[in-house]
Amino acid sequence: MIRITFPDGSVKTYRNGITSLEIAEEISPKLAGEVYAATVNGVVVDLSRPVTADATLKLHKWEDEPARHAFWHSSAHLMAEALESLYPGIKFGIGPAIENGFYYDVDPGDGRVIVEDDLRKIEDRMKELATKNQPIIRKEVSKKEAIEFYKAKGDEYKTELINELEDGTITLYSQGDFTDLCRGPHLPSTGPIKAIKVLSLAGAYWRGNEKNKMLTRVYGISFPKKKMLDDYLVLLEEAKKRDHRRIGKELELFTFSPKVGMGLPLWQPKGSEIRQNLINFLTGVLHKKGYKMVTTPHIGNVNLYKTSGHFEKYGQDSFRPISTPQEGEQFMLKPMNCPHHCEIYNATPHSYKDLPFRMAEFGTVYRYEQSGELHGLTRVRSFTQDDAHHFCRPDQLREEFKSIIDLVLYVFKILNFNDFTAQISLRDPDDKEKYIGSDENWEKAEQDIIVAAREKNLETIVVPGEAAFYGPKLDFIVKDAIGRKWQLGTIQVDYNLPERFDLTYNGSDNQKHRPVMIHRAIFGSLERFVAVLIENTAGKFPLWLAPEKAVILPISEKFNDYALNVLETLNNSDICTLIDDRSEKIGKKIRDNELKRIPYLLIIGEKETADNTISVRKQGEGDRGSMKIQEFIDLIRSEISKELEY
RNA sequence: GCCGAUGUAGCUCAGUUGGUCAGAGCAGCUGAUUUGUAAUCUGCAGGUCGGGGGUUCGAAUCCCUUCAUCGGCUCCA
Repeated sequence: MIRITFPDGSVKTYRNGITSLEIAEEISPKLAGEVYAATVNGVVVDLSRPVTADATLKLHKWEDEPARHAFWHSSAHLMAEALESLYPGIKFGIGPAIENGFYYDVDPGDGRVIVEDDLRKIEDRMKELATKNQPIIRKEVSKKEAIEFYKAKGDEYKTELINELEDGTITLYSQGDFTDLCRGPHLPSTGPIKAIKVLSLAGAYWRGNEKNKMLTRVYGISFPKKKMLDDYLVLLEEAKKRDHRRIGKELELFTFSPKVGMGLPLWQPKGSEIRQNLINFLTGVLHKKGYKMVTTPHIGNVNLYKTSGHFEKYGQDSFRPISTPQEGEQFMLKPMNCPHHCEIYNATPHSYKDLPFRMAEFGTVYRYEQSGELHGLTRVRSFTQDDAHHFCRPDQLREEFKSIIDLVLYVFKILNFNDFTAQISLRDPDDKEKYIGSDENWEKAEQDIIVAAREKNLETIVVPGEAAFYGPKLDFIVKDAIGRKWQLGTIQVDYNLPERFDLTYNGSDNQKHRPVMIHRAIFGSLERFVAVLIENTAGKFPLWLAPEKAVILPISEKFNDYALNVLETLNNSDICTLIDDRSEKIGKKIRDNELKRIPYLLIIGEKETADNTISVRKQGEGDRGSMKIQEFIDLIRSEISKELEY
């Protein structure tokens, strides 16, 4: 007999070799139908694995990530089985569970292609196979056996993977006629996979390497119940309605023109208004925090970027240098502001007493992103960073870094960005060639970030290989409407550019010392930030950001003059920008989609309304009664200042 | 850049196997109406069917090419 300890601390004895699924069944048959994986002694395993010693046990229902993971991973195998029966001889890459669903990378072989019209067919076959409720069987094999199996099958991808695995750790999982190399864990059988949707196709390089062959990636998602799948698909549709590209068009915030060029956003008046509101807000904050604003040109001599190291690193893949009539003179569109800022630093001598020097600029930069990578406002070729550089003494670095964390959190809080990930992005230890600077400096910089984040009690994840080429960073990452991740704010410690630009300050010892540089952006870029803002708010911006704060609605032509009068007063108030006036449209039902997104309705000429007043209504909140124009202006002022209160 | 898909009026879309197939709704403009938040009535105007080339007696429809967009991959200073 063995003793099983449950998460609530209770202990029960079972016969040796019992499976987690059987334990679940003993507790209740209903439970057995709802669990998909188990954690035994801290390791997630198949429900069908026998437990052969005293152990702690947690059974995972759908709500637990390990359950979904096993479910979707088994679904990926099911899809592979379907693919193999539909495309005999198809070769398999990898087929993992992902955050939402699963995929399988496959090579259909000899000139065959899988196209979108085939997805239905794959889905139907999966459903057909699932109803057979085949048991999924785990088998430990030797490396030799595994390699022979896949050699016989002619699957070079799996063979390559096995070659890198250690003997004794290799397992195969089979259901029906299909066998796959896999670590597991899996469902005990394919039966629970009731609702399946094969979603999309994509190309994906084998092992993520651009030089390798491109495989076909088939994405899918599955659930234990049809209702769950339906709900998920509805959720996806709803999310698509919040897509900033869609709302941006509806609200006339920004546009793109092939004539101007791909990836070059054109801000329309209302979008510009939002952008400007953000700039004004942040500029105010920066002044209080001791930043000095600077302004630098959009181009720089190519030598500037040779000094910074950017040219060597990115010159070939960037916009080409601009040649001038002058022999040998070349300029580049600036891909970042730091080199310019370094030269501003260099323009004046600095005392240790004057540091830190905080220099900020809303700097527009230009980067040649690959055509297929452009995406609405979140990935563009021209964007404006809310960039700043802190030049400080080494002993000030940590406090300075921490104060920036505070600043980011403050701005995110004002904007209700609660759902973000703080990511410490370090150097890839296996590929140091990608980076400039000494190991010593990198060590120092990475430690600075880790310690500062810890001292701020910031919950972080650490990701090697995501650093900038000149230094490690702390990135703030948010998700868009359909779950894609985007980096917004970033704080980067840099010991390298100060050396390259020979930045110095005079110490108390009257010697020259090297300052440390912190690069930081809070929004990241206004383009990306506005995109995320649009998706977070579904276009219903807080009052202080709203491009149109009110719409004027005279109830009849008689009141047109008065409406115009109100319009003029409001426009002169410096608080109500771009007031929408519907005087000319009297008699037409106001049915603009966008109207719902304008916070205040000002009704003019209502019968109980006395002269010189307007009836004020707030969207979603109802009547505010009638008031004088000035009272309304004060109302908006106070609401905005309330929104901006910390 | 790579894999797959898409491109018809300002927007959302119809256009059956190539032969009155250049259409509808909304938006716009005309009149009428005056009713307070997703839809009042009338009339009008809007498109070389993304661009270019080809096949054909005939192309929105088939082929090639190019531009752009979408879903991913790679990349992301």
